[in-house]
Amino acid sequence: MPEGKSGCPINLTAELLGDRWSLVVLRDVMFGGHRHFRELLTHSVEGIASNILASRLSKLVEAGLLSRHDDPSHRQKIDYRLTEAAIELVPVMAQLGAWGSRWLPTTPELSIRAELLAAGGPKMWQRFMDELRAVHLKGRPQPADGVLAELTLAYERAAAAADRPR
Amino acid sequence: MPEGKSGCPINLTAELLGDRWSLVVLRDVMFGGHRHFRELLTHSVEGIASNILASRLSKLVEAGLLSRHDDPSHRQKIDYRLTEAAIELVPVMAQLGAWGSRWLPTTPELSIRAELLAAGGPKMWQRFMDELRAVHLKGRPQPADGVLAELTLAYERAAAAADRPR
DNA sequence: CCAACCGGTTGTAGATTGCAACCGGAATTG
DNA sequence: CAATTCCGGTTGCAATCTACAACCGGTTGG
Repeated sequence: MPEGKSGCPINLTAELLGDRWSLVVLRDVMFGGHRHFRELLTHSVEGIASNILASRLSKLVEAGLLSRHDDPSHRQKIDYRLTEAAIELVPVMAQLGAWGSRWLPTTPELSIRAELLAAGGPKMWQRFMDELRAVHLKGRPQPADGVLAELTLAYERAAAAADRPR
Repeated sequence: MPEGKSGCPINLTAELLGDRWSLVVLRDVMFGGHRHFRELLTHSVEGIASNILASRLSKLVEAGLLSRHDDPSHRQKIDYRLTEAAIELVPVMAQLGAWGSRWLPTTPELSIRAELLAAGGPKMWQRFMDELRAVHLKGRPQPADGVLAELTLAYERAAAAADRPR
């Protein structure tokens, strides 16, 4: 039996991801390329607390959205990777990001990636998902000319422009 | 200054809708056609508590996703209507519902609407949004041949089939 | 040997959620 | 007219969850 209150897809999704941090953690793994605990903790723009991050990571692993792998470079390092289920959240993230930049008081440099991804449409989402599959499911290195690189470049340019205004 | 921790669209959306009930309430107004407090309270499949419903409704009103209107049929009755911002959540809901039915243990009769809406694609989402605008923004009566009627019919058939199995 | 880094845990205070009982005014019923 | 039902909530309380800071044992590189 499902642990949920009802078998409605929106309700079950709200039970799983409907909290302050789950989506933000997934965003950082998906778009930020952060895959280790310390990296997620210190590079987080919003300043997540370590205990919350730990509890979210284990919840997402248990839910099958992240998987844990040993990192060959360091015996204690854990490599969190997106699963296929999480990768298929890309269209959700894209629509969510598009809605957020339309209706909420976002900062330009932090919303440019969402706007590019939304503008790219389903074609770009598919390319991005294929790229995430190669990196997170097959362990391939991050391509330098992929969708993520493109989004990151746009973000860095916007951030530099925001730092040095006028 | 925005009240949020960061101006990232995903973060701001998580701050606004990232809780157990906001999406569920919006779903019931959007797809269930429930627009009064008691209706939302008693028809809720998940059994939301009245204080939580009250707090979510006022939060959503303050956030500009719902608007309050007097109901001519009863002086105490309040008509909660979707705003344009909430109506533009339709693509988010569609992708979210599609993801939920793919990856979570949904019940067939409760996921059929999500599957139909996902299968209908952006064209159907636009038709649905236009219909919601007519009803919620312009106060037109609910059309008997619209997208909502179609989804509701499919749900009722599936529910009847689930009640009387084999 | 030592400092920095690894993924977390612990303790505590405050906020949020879930549940049940209850409220005064408005409409319906007999 | 009186009693009942319906209206959108509120109140009190216990349990859970969140936020913040301090801390932990093991690992690695210099």
